Amino acid sequence: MTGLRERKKQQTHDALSEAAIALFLARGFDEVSVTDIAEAANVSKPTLFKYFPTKQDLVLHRIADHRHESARVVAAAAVPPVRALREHFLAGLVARDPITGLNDHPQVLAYYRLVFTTPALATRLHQFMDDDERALAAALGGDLAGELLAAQVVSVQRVLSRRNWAVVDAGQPADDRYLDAVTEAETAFDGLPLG
Amino acid sequence: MTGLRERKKQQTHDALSEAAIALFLARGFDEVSVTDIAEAANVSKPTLFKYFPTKQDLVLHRIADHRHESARVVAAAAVPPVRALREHFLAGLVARDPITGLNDHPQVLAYYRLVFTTPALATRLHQFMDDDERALAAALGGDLAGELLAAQVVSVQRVLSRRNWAVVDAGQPADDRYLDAVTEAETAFDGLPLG
DNA sequence: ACAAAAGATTAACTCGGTCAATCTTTTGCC
DNA sequence: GGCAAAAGATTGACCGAGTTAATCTTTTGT
Repeated sequence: MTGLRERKKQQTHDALSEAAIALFLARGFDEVSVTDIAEAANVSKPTLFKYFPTKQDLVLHRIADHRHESARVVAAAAVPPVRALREHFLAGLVARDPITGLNDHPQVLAYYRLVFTTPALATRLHQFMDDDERALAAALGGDLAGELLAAQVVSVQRVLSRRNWAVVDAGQPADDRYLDAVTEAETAFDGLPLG
Repeated sequence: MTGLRERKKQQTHDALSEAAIALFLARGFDEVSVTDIAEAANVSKPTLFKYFPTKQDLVLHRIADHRHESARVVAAAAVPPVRALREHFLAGLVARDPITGLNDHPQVLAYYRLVFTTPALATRLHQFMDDDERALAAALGGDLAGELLAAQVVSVQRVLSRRNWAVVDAGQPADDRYLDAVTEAETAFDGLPLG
């Protein structure tokens, strides 16, 4: 029950992820091979792929952990979906949740810079957002309106967080950006139907 | 000037694309190697990759040829952007343009079934739509409103054409689907700002 | 006809990802 | 507490996509 095995598994998982991100940040995603990472974490290559299905997931598993968050928010909400999602995003801004882009910790910025400027990572990130969209569409009912709304919500989240990240990464403190971020988020969500 | 060389190039290009699609349709995208395709077209593997940068592009170059179409429509239009895009999509429905999903030719259906049910192809298709979105955002002005509108237009196009394809692929003739397709398109575009 | 350039070919290579077989560890049972 | 069996981890060998450099063929302008 305690899981000595689980602890070792967790250790290996973390060792791989940390070694990978450190190497990627230092030398760039494409300049580091999975063999390098496996060596750095003292495991073999097949073992690495048992922990992370793709090289990209060594970086993105942190974000992937938030999978289907929008769908869950809608399912758990007592208010209309768009309103719940809007409030959830605004709460993320207040909390400086990295997923909103409004976080200026150097490590977080470097992490997102890696993700956004590496095509392979940006592509896989988009796949995750697609999953999110599908789950959200299902939570909103599988009809045309639900599909459209899901697609547009995900688009809004993506555009807003990318903009916030760009501004903060350019040097503006998150606290300075906050008010504009709120205004932009409200504008964007107001443009959605059933707002 | 006549370009005997160009003709041969075109020939090789078409031979590769047609061999690839025929093999993919017969055996599935993942069950055919690029070596198989190169052999079928009587060229070497590096030559294949000089014509098509990736295996996926052997299939998707047809769609990729329509790149930045939305941006071009907006740039060339004399009416407001959303209106121009709406009319362009409706004209596509009338013309049974495969990109709208409203085309029931067996070859077209099989082609899109291949694209939509093969993860690697769907992913690369999404990359193309991302390019489209960026170009459209630029054509609409690089500001927040432009970025949001571009993202939502691309989402609408994607959702509409996927729905049309799904219905037609399930067996409904394109002509029977037409009226619903128009209604859904109008509904979707009406939900966009500045409609 | 010929020189120069453009393109194709070959072989060898890198890298991401998978598989089958082997070995280690945990756990359920006596 | 020890032990068999199953679950899981490890390894080396392997496959396919895509690249590179050197060589060879073909087209084209003169």
